[in-house]
Formats: sequence, C-alpha cells, structure tokens
Amino acid sequence: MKKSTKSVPRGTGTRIRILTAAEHLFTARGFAGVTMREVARQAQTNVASAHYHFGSKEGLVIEMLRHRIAPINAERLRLLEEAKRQSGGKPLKPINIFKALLLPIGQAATGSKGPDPSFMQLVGRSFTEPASFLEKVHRRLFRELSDTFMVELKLSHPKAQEEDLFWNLHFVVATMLGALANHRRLAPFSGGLCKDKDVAEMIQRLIVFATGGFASSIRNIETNSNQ
Amino acid sequence: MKKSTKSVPRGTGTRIRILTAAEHLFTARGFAGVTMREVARQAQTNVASAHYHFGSKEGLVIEMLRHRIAPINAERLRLLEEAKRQSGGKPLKPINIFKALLLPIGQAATGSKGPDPSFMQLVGRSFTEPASFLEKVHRRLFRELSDTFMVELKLSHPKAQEEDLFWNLHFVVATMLGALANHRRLAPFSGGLCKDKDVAEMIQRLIVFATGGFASSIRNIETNSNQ
DNA sequence: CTTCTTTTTAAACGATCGTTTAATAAAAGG
DNA sequence: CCTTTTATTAAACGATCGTTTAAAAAGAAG
Repeated sequence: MKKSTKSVPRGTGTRIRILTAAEHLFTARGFAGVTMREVARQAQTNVASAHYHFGSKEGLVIEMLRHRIAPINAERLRLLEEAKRQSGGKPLKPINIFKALLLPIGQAATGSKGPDPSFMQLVGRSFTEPASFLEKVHRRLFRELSDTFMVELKLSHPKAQEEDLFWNLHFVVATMLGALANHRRLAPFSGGLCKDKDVAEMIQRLIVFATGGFASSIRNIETNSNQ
Repeated sequence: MKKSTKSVPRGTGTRIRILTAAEHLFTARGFAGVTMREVARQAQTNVASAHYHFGSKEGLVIEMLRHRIAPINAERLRLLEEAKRQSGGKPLKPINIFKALLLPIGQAATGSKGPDPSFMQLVGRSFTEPASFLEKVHRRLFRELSDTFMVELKLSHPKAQEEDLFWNLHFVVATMLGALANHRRLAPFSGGLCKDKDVAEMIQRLIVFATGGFASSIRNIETNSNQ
C-alpha cells in the first residue's frame, strides 16, 4: 500500500501524476471500483485538485483513456499509410492491414520497464464497462480508425459484401479486445505452459489467428455464393 | 423505472425473483454499478431478504452466474459427447468441437420471447470485471470444460504442440467473449448494416471465424516447423 | 511592490453504500 | 394445540462515496 506511492514519480506536474495514478488504479480495479480519494492519495494530492483538473470522475476517466489510446491509434494509421506506400497503389494484403491494427497495441504494452500486460487489460475493459459515457468516447476515438481500415479492407476484397467485411472486422477487434482483457487467465488454465508475460508473442499469434479467421470467413462466403 | 417491476413475474419464490432482478440489472450496469437496494426493489422485496438468501452481494453475483452458466456448460459437454458418438471413435473435426463450444451460448441468448442479446453482454462482462472473487468462480465453472475440450483438440491435432493448442483455444474463447461483450457496438459502427438482434447469425459467423483462425494458426505453425 | 489568475488545500456537504439487528410473520413437525 | 425452523420486514449502523465551498498559497504580469 505504501509502496504504491513510489509508482508515481515526484516532481511531475500534478495533472500528469493524477492521470498516471488513475491509469494504474483503474487497470487494477475498474472504473467503478476506484474512488477519487484513492487516485488523489496515490498522486500525492487531494480530491479537490483532481476535480479542479478534470471536472469530475467521468472527466478523469475520459481524459485518461484519450491520453493513452490516441497515440496508439495515430501509430495504427501511420503503419497503414506506410504499408500503402510500400504496396505502390495495389490493394494491401490483409495480413498487413491487421498488422497495422494489432502491432501498436503490443508496442504500447511494452514500456521502458519491460512488458506491462496489465495495461492491455485496461483497454479491453474500457469496452466492456457498462458506463454509457464510455460509448461516446469510443465513438469519438475509433470512428475515424474504423472507417479508414474498412476502406482498405474493401479495396483488398472487391468482390466481398460490405456486410461480411463489417462482421469479420468486428470479430478481429473482438478477438483483440477479448485476448487483451482475458490475458491473465491463460497462464493458470494452461497449467503454466503459456506465459502471460510475453506480450510480443501473443501479438504475433493474434495476427496469425485474426488473419486466418478473416480470410477463412470471406473465402467461405464467396464459396457459398458460387454454389 | 416503474415498468421494470413488471419484468419480474409475481408469485414466484423470492429467491428466484432476486436472481432474475439481479441478472437484468447487472447486465445493464455491471456488478459495481448496481446496489442491493435496486435489486431488492425490482424483486419486490427488501435488502435484508437478499442478504438472508445469498449472504452478501458477492454471494448473489456468484450464484447468479452459476445459475446461468452451469446449464450452458452442461449443454456444451452434451453436444461434445454427441459429436464423439457420431464420429465413431475417430478424432473430431475441429469445426464440430467449436460448434459444441459456441452453439449453446446462442441458444441461451435466444429465450422464449425472442433473442436476448443483452444477456450475452453479461457473460462477456463477467470475464472482464476486475473483482477478484470472479476468478475463483470462473475456475470452478470452466476448469472441467476447458480440460475436456483440450483433450478433444489434442486428439484432433496429434502432431501439434500443446502450447499452440492452448494459445489458439484461448483466442477462440477470447473471440467469443469479445464478440459477446461488444455485440451492441457493431450496429452503430456499421451504419446499421449489421443488425445486432440476429444472435443466431452471429453465432454461425463466429463458428466459421473461430474455426478458420484456429486451423490457420495450427497449420501455419506446422508449416514453419517443417522448414 | 500590487493586482490578477491559477493552483492547492482542509473541511464539510448531502447522499448512498453493504450489512446488521431485532422484531414479526409464515410454515413445518409433532 | 405448541414448538421449532424458516422467511420477511422496517429501521438503523458505520463507512464511504462524488462533489463543493471557501480560504490560503503560488505564479504571472505590470
């Protein structure tokens, strides 16, 4: 309990200290399970200061997510642009589209002090928490990303139905979020055979799985429609 | 608000009324977001009665999950046994293993009054809520299921490494949980193209996606190891 | 320095939380 | 009938929640 104060570096601005403390606490216990007083204490300030900087608990949650997710999405769009440049105008291979989608989340979870799998839980959980205000945040943060990636998927699958592409992109995202949120459960269920610390390995396996599932579904649909 | 009292049928035992009210409320707002007073009010009783029957809020959550998940897992094991009987001693085809895993959750979400997609959220969310007592419940509810399905996967993939089978079964489950928990977000992101009411269609698509992802990953690994 | 804005703080607000107590009502067993 | 167990209820307990108030401290600008 006392050790947690060391996790927030001193000397930084109060605003950043609050964001950092909030991220760690929300990761461990969820949004509803953390109080403003705990955040303030771990950030070495008080509750009024947190309200001064973020207006409300909702405002703190929203800003914490935006602060973390926005750079990840920017990196996703950057990787997609890079892939388009290297393909020279031709449609992208699906695996490269999914690499652009999935690699940045792994980079974000691999901090300077080694992998931080717990952060991945936070992102996954932010999609399953029932708080309605989170839906607005997600629409704002992921609308552009979703549209951009759908454009590339359509170019890569000109004969596929748009509805099928949506469904299977949804499954790819669901796989990523489900894998992120439930990451810790793999080790105990596999009897320790699979280590939950190796984030990079998981992302690599995830890319293969998602690409295969997507390809299989689209191929399956096209086969059926030809019968 | 007043309408919600009608959702719990009168005349039933108090215990069942509390379980039903808890399920509906926890589905809508999560475990931490619902109070015992709300559950009691919707069940047309009082908080002391809920504590009398379930001991605590944790006890209520645990019993509600067990009450819902246990029949689903029993049906999964039944379908797996049925598939084994029909295969006549030969290893099962992976798609039949995953059908046994995924079909029952769709049946459970399709109640007498039509599909109930919101129930699927509850199951998905129970895996991402940070409450530590949920992990014990999950281990108790899913340990046998996990082991039984792993046995069949090993029989179906005698040359595959156990670690790879664990990872990809984990991804299949993650896809299912992620798709369940984030089901509602598909319709708005697809601009209404994909309806979130059609649970059966989603399960069918999910089976294809999961089977394809699993097969692709295992095949990919075997190919690499032959190089 | 003075003036004005920004930031931090201790203390309190009203509301609501999970849980318990103790009394009463209903049901069951003999 | 009486006794014993099971079930329900109103009321209260102590704790803690998100938020606000009002005053002091720290910086910025002149």
